[in-house]
Amino acid sequence: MFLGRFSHNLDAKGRLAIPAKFRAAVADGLVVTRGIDRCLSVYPLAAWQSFADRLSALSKTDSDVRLFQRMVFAEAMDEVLDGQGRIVVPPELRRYAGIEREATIVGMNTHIEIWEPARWEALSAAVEDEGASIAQRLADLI
Amino acid sequence: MFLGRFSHNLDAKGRLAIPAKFRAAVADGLVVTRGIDRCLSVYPLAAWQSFADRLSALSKTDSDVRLFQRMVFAEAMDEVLDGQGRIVVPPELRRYAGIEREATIVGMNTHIEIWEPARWEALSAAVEDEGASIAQRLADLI
DNA sequence: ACCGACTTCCCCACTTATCCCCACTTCCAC
DNA sequence: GTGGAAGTGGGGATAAGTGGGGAAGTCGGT
Repeated sequence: MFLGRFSHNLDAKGRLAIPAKFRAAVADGLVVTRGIDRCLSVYPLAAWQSFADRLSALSKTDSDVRLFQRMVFAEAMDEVLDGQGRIVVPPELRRYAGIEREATIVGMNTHIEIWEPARWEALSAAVEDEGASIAQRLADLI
Repeated sequence: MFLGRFSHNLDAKGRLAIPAKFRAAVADGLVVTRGIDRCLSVYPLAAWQSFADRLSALSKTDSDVRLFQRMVFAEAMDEVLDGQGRIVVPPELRRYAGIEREATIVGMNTHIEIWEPARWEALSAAVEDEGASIAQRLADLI
């Protein structure tokens, strides 16, 4: 269960510390890849397997499906935490998410997202304005 | 079953004592997050799980769903009581609810709410005046 | 094939924040 | 009045975040 929001810095070598609360859940490996909305997604190995299986099962006759599969799989990177609980964020993914030094790490229950801070702030501000109406719309779904 | 209203103080480290009557129900963990109307909500772990599972199950292809998930999960924090029956209220959540030193803790049957005292007072006063009419409007719902 | 340069990984060190434990005071119950 | 539990506060130990250095492996060039 990933919950909470954290601000960590990448060092000169592109390493990013995973919050201590999250480390146990990704201790046996993780996969970092492109997420939706220009963020990065980090999945525990087991969760990644089921996600990848479902994505692979989609109809390949749909061009959008193929595009999405390529986006996800091509840039995916499987890693393990180093001794200090960090991962290396590949330059390709850093560029995709616009991350340079600071990063906002967000728990999303089943997976982790990594954001460029300003981008996350923009999202957060949008919710301040529209949050109530979104909650209203989703209320009957939950 | 959470009932009653309590006034406790946060100490310099942002710790807040949970009323003794409530501790057994959250002994195996709790989640504190943003509530509606600028209060904080505290859920026992089990209750939170069922809510989180339903929210996670929604389709991530809907951008409103993603937005809502991000706000709910990012601002939530799972904790356990310390030896004195306290929790730490993270600074972001304190700011959201406007809580500084004093806090009003309210039992809401299934969960707990934490309020900035003045805000709670205003709400309470409004209910004293309009209670009957509110009840009237809800009459057919109950 | 050998040498050199670069990258990558691992380990160590420092600063800061967090957690845990202990102690005091107050309030309620007996 | 006395005992116990609950609320409050502070201090010390421990872990977390961050940065840098060194060894090993890889790649390219000579």
